[in-house]
Amino acid sequence: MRGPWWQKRLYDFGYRLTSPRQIIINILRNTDKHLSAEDIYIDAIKTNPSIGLTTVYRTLDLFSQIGVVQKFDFGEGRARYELTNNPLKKDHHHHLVCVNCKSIIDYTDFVNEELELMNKTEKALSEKYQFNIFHHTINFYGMCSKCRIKE
Amino acid sequence: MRGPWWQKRLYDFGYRLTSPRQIIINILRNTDKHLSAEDIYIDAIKTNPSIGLTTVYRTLDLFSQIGVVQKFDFGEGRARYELTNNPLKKDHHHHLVCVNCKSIIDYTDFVNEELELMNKTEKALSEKYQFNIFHHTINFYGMCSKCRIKE
DNA sequence: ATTCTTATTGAAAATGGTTTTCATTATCAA
DNA sequence: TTGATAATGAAAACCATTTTCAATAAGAAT
Repeated sequence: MRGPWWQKRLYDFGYRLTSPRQIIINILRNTDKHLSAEDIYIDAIKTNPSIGLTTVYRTLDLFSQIGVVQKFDFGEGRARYELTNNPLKKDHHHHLVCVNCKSIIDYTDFVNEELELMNKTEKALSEKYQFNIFHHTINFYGMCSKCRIKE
Repeated sequence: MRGPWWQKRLYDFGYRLTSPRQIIINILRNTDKHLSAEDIYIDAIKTNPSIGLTTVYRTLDLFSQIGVVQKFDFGEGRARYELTNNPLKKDHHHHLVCVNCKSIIDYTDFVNEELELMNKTEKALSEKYQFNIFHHTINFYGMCSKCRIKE
């Protein structure tokens, strides 16, 4: 079996490799932003105008189920997606969200300490609550410099 | 000026104290759950059947703007709300979310260590990115024991 | 290569949480 | 008590996401 890791992942779960799926992966591989389904759709139709928004939603949903992308909700009323193992992105990172303009900054400050604590916490929680933990998110909410000046 | 802290908060921001706002606060004060707007609406009309769902949304939005409630998005397609300083709740806590049944557990394990790290991180981030940070969230996502058995 | 099974797709319609509109009502300062 | 205006409720609008369904395409079997 050859091809990139996400392709293996698809086949392992019994899914097929299709053109829309390739295109969506490529879009996510080539950005360091947090794209919404619509962002991805608008980009995708540049490559293949026949792709439907429905397919974008379905693909992102599938990808997040098999761990190829991670879905985020920063409270804007729309989901945003990041490719797992994106070569353009910091490896383990978290988010700083402006509650005003919704801009998002990835940060990695104190990640080592953070990971140590999270691993410990994760272990404690999974035993205490019999939870099988997959991942965690940390978000800081505040106001960015631009928005502070304007107000 | 007398009355509870959230009432002061309302007046400080120039808002009025109304019956729907009282009722919604009382609902939030008397639960340790994470209620959705609809949950609150259903409870509110027991006290006053004329309250509209619109008002519930508006009130929750107002309250989260002035810091009386905190709005959460656990990725279910609906927001959930917690009263700030809820006497029935653990003070500083975070969430453990079942990706399957969406049940939510509040946890406080290692909060002291966590707060220490978060304060340090917050300080670093606000300087580095000129962000004015208001609060942070930590979510663990996984599968609860019930859901693991069923699958 | 060709056929066959069935996963996948795209378009349109439906869904469902949340917002907006607007005329009416209620709060509270004067 | 009154006046200014903040707040409300009902209905309609909004908008991200899902569902439906008939057509298409991927890849296994032949």
